[in-house]
Amino acid sequence: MSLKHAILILLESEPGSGYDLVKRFKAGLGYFWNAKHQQVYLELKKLSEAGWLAFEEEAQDSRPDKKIYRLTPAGHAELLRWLSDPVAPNKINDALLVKLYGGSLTDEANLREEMARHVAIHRKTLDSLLAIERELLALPEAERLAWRLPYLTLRRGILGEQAWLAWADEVALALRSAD
Amino acid sequence: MSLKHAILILLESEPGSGYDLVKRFKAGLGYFWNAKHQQVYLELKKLSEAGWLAFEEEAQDSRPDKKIYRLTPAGHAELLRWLSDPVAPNKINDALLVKLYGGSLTDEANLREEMARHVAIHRKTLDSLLAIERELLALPEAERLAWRLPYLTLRRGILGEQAWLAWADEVALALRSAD
DNA sequence: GAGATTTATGCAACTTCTTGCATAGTCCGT
DNA sequence: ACGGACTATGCAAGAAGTTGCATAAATCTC
Repeated sequence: MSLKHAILILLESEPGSGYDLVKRFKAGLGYFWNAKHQQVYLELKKLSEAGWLAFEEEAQDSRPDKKIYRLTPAGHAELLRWLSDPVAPNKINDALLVKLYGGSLTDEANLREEMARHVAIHRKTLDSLLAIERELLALPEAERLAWRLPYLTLRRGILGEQAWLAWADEVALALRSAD
Repeated sequence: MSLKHAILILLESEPGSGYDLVKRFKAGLGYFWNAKHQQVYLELKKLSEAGWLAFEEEAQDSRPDKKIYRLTPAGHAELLRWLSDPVAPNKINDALLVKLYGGSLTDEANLREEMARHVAIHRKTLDSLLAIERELLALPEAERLAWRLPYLTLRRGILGEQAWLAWADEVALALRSAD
């Protein structure tokens, strides 16, 4: 799995607390790696126990205390090892397609509503990805270079969402014509 | 989750054994719902205990005995209930993108190799999806109508893989130019 | 004839992820 | 002044999925 390694990557570029990480997931990596806060905290604990992370408690007045995590040398080594290892191809488990596959047991209005709900979500996702792209493209050359690789992952999101929406158009057509 | 419901859908259209189901997953649903045989057998057991499936043991000579599972009325009702329920949007957890996101810690040759490996897999998947599409389109009208909805899920696979490969071209370009 | 693949089912241990709950102060709007 | 969102962390129970192992005959391949 790679929640472990996603966390290592985020903390390598900048140390932070569990709470921070959850926010950073939402802002960037979150598009292609989802994690609830409970799981992040649990992984941080495990990664510390494994010796890949170290933390200092930072007392704050007027806010709860935090634990600031950072990579240990062992954690850094593990991250490099993981990066050089082949990644298993992605596993797809898509309930919407299961539903569509067996959709002849239900009425088409139901399927159309379901599709409409998902289209709305995907459109919103695409919009926010495009907004991030505009921001990145507006950065000065030097900074943009630093975001080269994350930018490629953003492109994956954009192309993926556009393909999804193009597919949804095909589905809409097919479901309409069969009334 | 919907392994449960994927199984119900497959058995609704035709009763069968766990072994059958695994094969049917590989042939059709498998593109968008993956399951190992162990998990399928476990789910069959649970679904029987829940009263949604019933089975008869079928003795075979020259082959191990099988259990043929079929839906009970309760199973059928549950399937209809599930179909009328909204499906949660899909969760994406893609390790390749995590790796690319943090790829600046490793050398680009490594990333290019990784991408090449995945490109080969995706191309192969696309080819086999296109082959299935050709078969479906060659069917007589009446039969083709029965496969209308599964055909839409096939289209999802095709459009998705094409978009993936288009993205891979962008990545190849970006990784080459930065040597 | 030896070795691999197919048919057929399953347990056990483990990892990963989800859901529900708990605590507790601060800041912001109305 | 009250409700709601934000900051910050975590436990516990359970569902879902993976990995490794086990059995055993039949048939296909070289």
